[in-house]
Amino acid sequence: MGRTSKVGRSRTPAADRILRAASEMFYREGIRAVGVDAIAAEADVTKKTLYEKYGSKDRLVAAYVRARDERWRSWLLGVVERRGGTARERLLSTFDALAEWMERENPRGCGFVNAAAELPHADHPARVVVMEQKAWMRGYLAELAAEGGAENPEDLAERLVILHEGATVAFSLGMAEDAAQKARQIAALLVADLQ
Amino acid sequence: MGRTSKVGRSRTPAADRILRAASEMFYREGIRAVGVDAIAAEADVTKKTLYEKYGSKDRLVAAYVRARDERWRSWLLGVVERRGGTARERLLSTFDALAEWMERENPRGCGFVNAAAELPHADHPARVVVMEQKAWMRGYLAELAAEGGAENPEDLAERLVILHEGATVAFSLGMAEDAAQKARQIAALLVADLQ
DNA sequence: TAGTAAACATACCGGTATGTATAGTAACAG
DNA sequence: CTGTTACTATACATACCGGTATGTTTACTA
Repeated sequence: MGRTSKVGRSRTPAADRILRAASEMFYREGIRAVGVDAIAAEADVTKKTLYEKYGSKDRLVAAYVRARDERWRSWLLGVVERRGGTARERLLSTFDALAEWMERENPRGCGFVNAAAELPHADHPARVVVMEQKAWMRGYLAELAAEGGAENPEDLAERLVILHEGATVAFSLGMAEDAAQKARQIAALLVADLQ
Repeated sequence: MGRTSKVGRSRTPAADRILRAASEMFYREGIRAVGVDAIAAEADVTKKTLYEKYGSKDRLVAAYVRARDERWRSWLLGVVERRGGTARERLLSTFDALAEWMERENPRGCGFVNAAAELPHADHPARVVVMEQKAWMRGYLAELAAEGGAENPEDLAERLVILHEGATVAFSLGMAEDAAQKARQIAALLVADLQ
């Protein structure tokens, strides 16, 4: 009977519109820049409904980060799976997934990094999700690295994470042309040992 | 007789305290999370004085970014100059400068990236400064790359920028141990051609 | 057809945001 | 001793913030 007792049930249409509107606005304008009134208006919903569905702005922000994470993961895994190949090739495919993702969904940089910038406190529910997301990404790359027979999979994963994050920032602040492509080429140097 | 007519004169003690307090608070808590009242209180100054010195919060934010940029540049150039060596060695020294900077002044990641996350609008005075800062960094690395005889200095600079930004994000979100050190090692691979 | 869930409309709360106004004080330079 | 600079103190204007209250409508379904 907790306040999250609806977990598992499908979201109502209104709850869906709220999350969609919030996600778009939080990412584009920044979290603190967007008020709940504006979200409710954009979702064509009353504030009452918003608070019945999400409880508080902080929890809505957490839901936004979680939803974005789900979209990114399924996109990433989809691309990597579709391309297939050896573990080495799949490690490099993550940069192809990143390249397309950035063009289509990431003009303002990494939504998780941006959220962390606005939410410094470690116990904020959304920041917890961000940290989990970043840990997952590192773990995923480490798995692929291990599968590819890397001498030190964790170490390789950390280096690839640096390239992922760097490409994202460089892209969004206009510091590099084809940032993901360049990051991929550098990654290829690191991964070459695995062959 | 514009509103910035005092440029060139030395800052008053109060103006100095305001900028110092604002810098610390903006970086630690986020820009939108910090109100002008709190800054004035922390600087032991009245709001009136704050507005006489900086005109608006937006201009104070721009001053914060500018001051941070100045500190970073002088730290970076100082380290690179002190270490000396060939252009190749100086390119790698930028990662040593980054490593120490992060330990001492950057626990919350890149202040410029964080500011850009909170200020999406291209014409915000502080965002303009951020973009200049990032362009300068890229240009500085390109200069060193050219001096080192790189085949394509701009291209090399962009790859090094990716490593700088990636190391910063990975460090601040706990994704990599010794991120700057790892980035430096990768950079060494890229720079090896210059020898 | 009665009951229930999901949503509606509207108005309000205390608090805080940026920015301004009025009036006064301390130090110093001509 | 007069004027200027740099500040203090306090109060105000206006708008928006997250969050809540009361009551109504719509649509499905048992």
